[in-house]
Amino acid sequence: MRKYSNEITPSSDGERVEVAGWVHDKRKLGGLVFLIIRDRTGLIQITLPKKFIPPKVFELTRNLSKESVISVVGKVQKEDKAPNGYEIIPDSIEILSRSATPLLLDPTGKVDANLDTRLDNRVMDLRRSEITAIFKIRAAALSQAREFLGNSGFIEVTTPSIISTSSEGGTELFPVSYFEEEAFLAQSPQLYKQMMMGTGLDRVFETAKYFRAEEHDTIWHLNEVSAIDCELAFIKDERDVMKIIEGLVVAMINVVREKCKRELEILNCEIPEPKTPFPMLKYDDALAKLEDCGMKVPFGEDLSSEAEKRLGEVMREEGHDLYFITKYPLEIKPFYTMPDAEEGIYSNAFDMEYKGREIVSGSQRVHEHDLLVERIKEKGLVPENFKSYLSGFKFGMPPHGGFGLGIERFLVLLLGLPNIREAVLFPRDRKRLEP
RNA sequence: GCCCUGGUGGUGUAGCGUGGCCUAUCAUACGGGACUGUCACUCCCGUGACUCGGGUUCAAAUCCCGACCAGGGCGCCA
Repeated sequence: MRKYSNEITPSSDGERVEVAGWVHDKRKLGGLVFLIIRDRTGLIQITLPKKFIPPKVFELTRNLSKESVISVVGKVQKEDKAPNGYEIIPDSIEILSRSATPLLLDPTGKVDANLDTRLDNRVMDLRRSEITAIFKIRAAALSQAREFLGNSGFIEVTTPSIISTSSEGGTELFPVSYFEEEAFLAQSPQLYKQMMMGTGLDRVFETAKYFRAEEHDTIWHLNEVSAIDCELAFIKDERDVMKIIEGLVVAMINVVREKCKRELEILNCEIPEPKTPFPMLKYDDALAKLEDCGMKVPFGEDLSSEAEKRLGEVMREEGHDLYFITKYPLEIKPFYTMPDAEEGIYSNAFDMEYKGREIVSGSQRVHEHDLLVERIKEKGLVPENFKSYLSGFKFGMPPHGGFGLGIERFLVLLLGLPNIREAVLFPRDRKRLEP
């Protein structure tokens, strides 16, 4: 019986319907009151002419606070003067929940609020269509990612988030107390997904959480991140991994372009069709390009954010928003990264950049046990701490590689969001643990 | 971890440099009233704020110190 606002049209004229939602706005003109009700799909106008509706129903609107939840039963009336070409003349109104006043922020968006205030009152904030639009798009992209990976032979897995001390290194971990032992929140499922390559499942992915205890406090970093993490076996080299990424990213962008038109409109956002194939720019060539525009990055250093952005501008001028940077120096990549077959100072590691920002990082991995042990030692880590991981490599491990794609970062760049916190329902950053 | 910036009603802001004219601006929200076609309705009346602690001074929203909270950048990374 209950209908959503988008299920009613002017041609429903005369129909008796029930609608329910939040009181978005109330406009009183003496003997005529307009209630604007908001539900998941949009807004609907309830019109109350004093003369034509029961006095009790009219009286209800007197102290009906904004954002209260009500249910309305009434007759649809075609009306050119109404916002959607129709309105509802109520027979009855039931107040399901009264909202307190004053509101902590304004869901109609008439009055601005700082991000901090908005996040403190995230439930109220999420009543705004331009905020929920982000999460509808996020859901569409994620669901498409699952479908694409499923169709490409990947099996979804779930690996532990609570891990013991042994870790891939490179970032600070959050300690947790685990009965009588100390444990940590996983920085990524990296080692587990690699272990899965020794099982015969061949291709796995995980919609993973990364927990990173770095004290960064920027519009580009979070301490709890979501990612699409993949690993695939029997590859020739990292190019097989990049092929998957290209397909995945194109599928995700296109599904948003095609199925989220309304949300993109709400966000006032236009997404161009992704151009394939994504260029593969060697690290050395990236350095050369940067030097051409007066930015010298010494070999063996990772690109600074400034250099990365500059490169993004150069690539955009060449018509590319999406591209890979390949063949990073082995030195600056983690121990599990496969060295280049010909020149050992390079590696089979790459990043995928979107508008001058890194959103994917991946590589072909070392699958040979002894080399892996050697690489762990070279990185100053202790092979004994990686016992269970390493044992997977002793008894038959196919060549493999994989990547992690940051979902929030992807959304920031796709939609041009001003802050990565906008892409998470309840962000966790240096200072925020609530709500 | 390092560096920079800021904290004024429920919300968003003006004022702070050059202390006094601040009994603190404006908008919106909130309470009351008028209004039968609003759609940021309009109009009238009303309530509501200088983060906290210390200092300088005849005098502090304004200057200084500290705490707390927040925003941003770097490194690191998704």
